[in-house]
Amino acid sequence: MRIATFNCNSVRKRLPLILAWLKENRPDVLALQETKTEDATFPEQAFVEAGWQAAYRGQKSYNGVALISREPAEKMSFGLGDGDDGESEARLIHGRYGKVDVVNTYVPQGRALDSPQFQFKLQWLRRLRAYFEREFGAAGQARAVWVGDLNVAPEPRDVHDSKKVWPHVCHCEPVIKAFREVVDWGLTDVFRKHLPGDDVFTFWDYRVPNALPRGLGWRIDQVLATPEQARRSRDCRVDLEARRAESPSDHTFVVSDWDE
DNA sequence: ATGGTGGACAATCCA
Repeated sequence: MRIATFNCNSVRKRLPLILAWLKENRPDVLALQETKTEDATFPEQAFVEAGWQAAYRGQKSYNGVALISREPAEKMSFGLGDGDDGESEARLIHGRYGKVDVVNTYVPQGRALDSPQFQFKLQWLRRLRAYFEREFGAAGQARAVWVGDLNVAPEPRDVHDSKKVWPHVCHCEPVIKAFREVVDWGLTDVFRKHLPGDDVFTFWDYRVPNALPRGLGWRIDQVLATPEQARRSRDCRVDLEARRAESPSDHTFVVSDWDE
């Protein structure tokens, strides 16, 4: 089984790139973030015509998540399930494909360390830990994969220059602590299990000139899994090809491969 | 010096 994740930065703008990538790579599930469109304008028909299933939840201009899959999901849900905050349904989509639960999140970026949005981010990660506990109970009993744009670079190797960017909303003590508390529920970093090296990144800021060739990236798109699922992980790779497309996202695809 | 680019969507907001 292959599960991919991609912050597409507008599913409508990136539709040709995504369809070409799907045709070339044929994953079982592709998790998208920042689709940036309301459900009424999500290009579902284009995916269906190409032979894919699409589940999605979005809002105008911001956020938005989707799961594109070869087979229909057995279950599908949206949001953290702890009350409507106006955006979390466009930040978490959870589908079940066979025995595997795929939780796809676009974690709030946090804006600035002294902003209310940063407090919302910390709280969001605490709510997510509670979500996992409610949905699955103990991690040891579950077969779940958490993917998405997590907007957290938890280790120094996850940033091109940790000391230079510290403290950043994606790379600072409180956010790493909140992220660790989610991971401590019982998740394994499957990305790092297969890609332990430095300079393995998934995001290069549009605003930094030539960030990709200069190696000025971040690893904020991630793949984690519960123990029963993590022991089935075969491989994880970052697809840099998609960054060579005509109008690339500032993120790229991360692909994970799993035994049944 | 408080940038830069690229989305959505129509003046800015967000990353």
